[in-house]
Amino acid sequence: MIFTKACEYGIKAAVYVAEQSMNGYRASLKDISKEIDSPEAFTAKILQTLVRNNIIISVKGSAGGFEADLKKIKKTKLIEIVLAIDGTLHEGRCVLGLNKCSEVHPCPVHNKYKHIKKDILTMLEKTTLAEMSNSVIEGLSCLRN
Amino acid sequence: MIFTKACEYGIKAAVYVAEQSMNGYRASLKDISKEIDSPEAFTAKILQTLVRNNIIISVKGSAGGFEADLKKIKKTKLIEIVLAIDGTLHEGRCVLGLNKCSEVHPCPVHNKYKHIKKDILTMLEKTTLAEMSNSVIEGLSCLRN
DNA sequence: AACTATTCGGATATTATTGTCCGAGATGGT
DNA sequence: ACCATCTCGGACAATAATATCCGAATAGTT
Repeated sequence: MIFTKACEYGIKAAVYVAEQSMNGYRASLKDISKEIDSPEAFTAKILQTLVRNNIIISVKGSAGGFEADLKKIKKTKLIEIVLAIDGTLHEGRCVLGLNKCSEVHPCPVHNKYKHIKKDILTMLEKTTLAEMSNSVIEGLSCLRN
Repeated sequence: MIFTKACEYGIKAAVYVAEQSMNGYRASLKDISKEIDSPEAFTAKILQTLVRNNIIISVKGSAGGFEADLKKIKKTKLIEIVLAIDGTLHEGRCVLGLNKCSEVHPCPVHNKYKHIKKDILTMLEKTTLAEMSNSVIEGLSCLRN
């Protein structure tokens, strides 16, 4: 599992909020958890985290909900969402958990895994929220079954 | 985290046992957990699992410990160790947790992740226990800091 | 036969993750 | 002013992962 469950929900929620914002709508917690098929209360917690980390915006009160700034959406990278939710990138860690795994002191899997790790990092750093939302808007991908 | 903690310990333990067997020694639980820097009791559980799954052999009683068949070592793949310990391959799962994520019904990360997933699977299927143990024996890699 | 070193297996404990509940505060509408 | 509908935030609960403990069984040694 590259993402924790919280992260999975967080990414899907962010994509949905961005998608709605692109279409001029604001998304409520109820909508979001329905659309991404996630537990409502738990999703609320994750959304709060995304708000605190300035990835999305919350609007309180009646007719409130969550939005995303259109310019921000284009700049927000997947890695920022992961860091906001998990606090840390567990891809930084050695696959076998060695404290000082490195080129000069590698674990038995290091050399086989380093390319994979690099690819994962690249994906996290390059993929934008806009990219993901667009693919959903265009019907090229979906957020639930 | 591609591997669970139990898996990390299991892989390192298997590599150490194989290494010792290649050198004609039997490894005790105490040795193993010292050499791979893991909690003894927890490691014992994991070793039992590896034994039950025929990846290593246990010898009870005084002067007992764990061994690995030399021919078996060459055939044992990383993926077998992971499956023995985790029971399931969580790389099979969709990165965003969709039940039916596929080429025709992809999640927003599917296309970017599928190559990575394939590479991970290839690594797990191709890497042998012998390969890892040899790299440790040759001083090319290590099991602890 | 007794002693010691070891694995085995079940019960239990701890910690992290995931998930729920509910009251408080905010906001728009009537 | 009141009400309905939201988010916020803290406390709590459930589950899963990680870790420990201990008595039993096994086998070599004396």
